[in-house]
Amino acid sequence: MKVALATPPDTATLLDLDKQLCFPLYAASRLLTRIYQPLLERYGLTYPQYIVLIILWEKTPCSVTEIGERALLNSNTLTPLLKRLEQQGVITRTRDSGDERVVMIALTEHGRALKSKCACIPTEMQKRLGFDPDKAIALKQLLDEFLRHLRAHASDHLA
Amino acid sequence: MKVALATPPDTATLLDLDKQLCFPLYAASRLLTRIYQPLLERYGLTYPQYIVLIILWEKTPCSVTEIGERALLNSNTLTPLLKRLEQQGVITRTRDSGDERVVMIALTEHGRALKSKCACIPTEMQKRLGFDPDKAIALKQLLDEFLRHLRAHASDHLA
DNA sequence: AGCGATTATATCGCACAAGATATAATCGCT
DNA sequence: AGCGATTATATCTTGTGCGATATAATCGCT
Repeated sequence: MKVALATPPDTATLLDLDKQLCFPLYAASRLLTRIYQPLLERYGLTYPQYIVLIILWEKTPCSVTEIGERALLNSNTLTPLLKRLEQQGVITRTRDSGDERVVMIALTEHGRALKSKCACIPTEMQKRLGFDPDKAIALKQLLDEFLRHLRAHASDHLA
Repeated sequence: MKVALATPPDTATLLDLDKQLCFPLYAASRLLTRIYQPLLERYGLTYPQYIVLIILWEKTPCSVTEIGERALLNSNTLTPLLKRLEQQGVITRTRDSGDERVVMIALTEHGRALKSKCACIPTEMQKRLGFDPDKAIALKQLLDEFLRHLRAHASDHLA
């Protein structure tokens, strides 16, 4: 029963914007970051800087490589970002005495203090966003799984 | 029955990286774009340029504003990007004779021809990615809904 | 017709991203 | 011990993103 001949599953159709998986990911990531921005700029932070701080609030000090593995960023992005955080007095950068290649990043007192100031951000974001919490949890679970898959894919393609 | 006192639902806990919704979105978007890159660079395209072309392949010509509404980008990002596409001979930029404020973007012959060359990209990406198609569909549906929500949120906060 | 408000695009400045390459320190093997 | 390979960061370049502002064209209202 060839009833669908009028609109064949043309390969070209797959190129429509609303067929893409990557586009809503790309767009949603940017739009969500825009909502973070007004909350973060109170403390002079950008979103990537906030991510780095979250990593350091969990464990300090960290090497640049450790931060990079967690945030999925390389030194070409991290080095300038960390220098800016150092300028702002949020972190310190020190060469590891055991291995002089390594730069250890540690929170300053100010950096540590920012944690309690930022503590309200997740709740505040949830409130501002007003997205159904059940759906948000489902989305997060799928995204986490997808990210695990992408991480594995990325490490495959280093060799 | 206060049994959970040992690990109270501390606000600080919400600041852990694996509690964030935005981070997997941000990271997955970047990792996925990295997988697109080798496919796109054959045609000298970046991922945002590819998005703009997808929009134009669906409808040409388009005004800069129309493209911006679809791609969720403003002229500060689009103008330079479109100038680069123009340099590469993929599009043309012409002032609208009816309304001199508007710049109309149209595909060139080369730009049109790129569509058939890029037709294999969605399928090729799916193959390279190797992510469970059912989960990909579920993820896309949730992401689309989330993006609709974010769009509505964004337009609310213009006033 | 005239003029303030709106709209479309452009420009500027700063901060990511990420590929390519450089540099210095450490490791591993003989 | 010595030296080529690996590792950790840094640097350079190009291309976004985006807030803020500029500029020119059009609209709306009297």
